Amino acid sequence: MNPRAGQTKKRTRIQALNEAKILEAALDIFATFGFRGTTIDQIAQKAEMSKPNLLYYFRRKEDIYISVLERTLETWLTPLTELNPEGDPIEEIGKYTSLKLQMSENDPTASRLFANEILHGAPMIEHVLKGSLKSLVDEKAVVIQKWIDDGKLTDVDPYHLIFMIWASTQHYADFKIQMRAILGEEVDQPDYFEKAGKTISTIFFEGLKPRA
Amino acid sequence: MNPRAGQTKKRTRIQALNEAKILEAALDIFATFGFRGTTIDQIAQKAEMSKPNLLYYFRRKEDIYISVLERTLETWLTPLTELNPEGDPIEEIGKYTSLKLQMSENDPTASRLFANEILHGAPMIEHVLKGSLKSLVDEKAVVIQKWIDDGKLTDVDPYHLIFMIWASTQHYADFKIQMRAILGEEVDQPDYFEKAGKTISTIFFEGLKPRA
DNA sequence: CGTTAATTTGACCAAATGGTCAGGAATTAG
DNA sequence: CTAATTCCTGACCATTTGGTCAAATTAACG
Repeated sequence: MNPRAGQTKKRTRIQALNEAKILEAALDIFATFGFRGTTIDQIAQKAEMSKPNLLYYFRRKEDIYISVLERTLETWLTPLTELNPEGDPIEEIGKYTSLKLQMSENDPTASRLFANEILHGAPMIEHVLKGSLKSLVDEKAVVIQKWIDDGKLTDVDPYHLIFMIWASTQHYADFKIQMRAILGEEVDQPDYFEKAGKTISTIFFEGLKPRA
Repeated sequence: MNPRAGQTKKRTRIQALNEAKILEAALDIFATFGFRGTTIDQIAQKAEMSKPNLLYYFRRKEDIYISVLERTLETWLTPLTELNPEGDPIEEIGKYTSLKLQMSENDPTASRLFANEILHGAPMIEHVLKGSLKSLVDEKAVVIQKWIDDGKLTDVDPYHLIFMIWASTQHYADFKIQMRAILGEEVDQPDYFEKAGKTISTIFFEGLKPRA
């Protein structure tokens, strides 16, 4: 029986294996070439199977793309979840920023996949952005505002602060090619991201105006 | 004679007009759909001419794309050029940041065009990134380092500072759809970018740690 | 082992798309 | 006004690509 039909039947061993292979391959290709820039053949080749066989597991190209997006989204939202209202503001924001930067270092494809999707108008995940993402951000914005009201943080707009954290950290995944063009192979050294983290946190916490 | 041939002949009136129409239309389409996601038909339709006629002015799709990129690049590099070594550091960086943010507001397509190109590996403009962009950034990094050595700025890595300015400001063009999903139509109000600018400059200059 | 269900594939199709071309229409130069 | 040149178009082509299908192969199960 065709695995795409009713999901009442349990997944077989081969099915689980091949679906995993496909999604892994697809993440890489989609992140590099975008949805339209990716061909099913490319994914099939990278997943080491024939195109018809791949289409046996995912009936349409779009199905693969959506699966990859959904799978990655979860990982993507987790760090913000962990922003702890009870913790020390500076420490919490520091942890969050550093976690996001780590993700740009270790899993840049995920970041690029989203950047692509959003640049193209987020046709597939608009509902997620307006749903779980919005809820989560709204919730954390309240937390940050409370910290500000308590005088523990400089007065800034919580939403724009979150955007700025995303921007600064994801930039290291999405625009790495530009950075490499400017700085050369240094960007591939292990201490590059360390330096990035230091700069980002210094600016976020201390600011550019020298403190007395 | 075909306008694509030797450029010795001067451009005719119609030629100039139609080339402009094509490039304007192409910027929009390329910025939204990327190179591979864009079809010649789309551009032709937006430019209000037939596909063969469009191809009369630009022999290949790639030619249009490169023209659009080159044309936009110039505008793109200008603001950094104006960072004045003699000026006050805080003021200069403030002006630069605010200029970049304004560009994200008034001409988001340009930003998205580059984001797309870089995300996809910058196949067409790698030489520019490694050439004029790198030179310019190297030059300005020296200026910033001098300011730091003079004790006029907190000690941060100049390159990463520049990256962070790019990230924070361009984010408002490239990820506007995400922002709209979270904040709603507010992002299209005139005071939205004002608030963004305020947040960005507060963080850059003051930092999140409250000053005594 | 034998039967049933799951998996894989080569061959194939239709639509989309980048690009060509011969010739007709409009414009410009003299 | 006329000839040369530029501009424009419909028809067309080759390739790419998403997707189908019948049939062969392999794995699972009793």
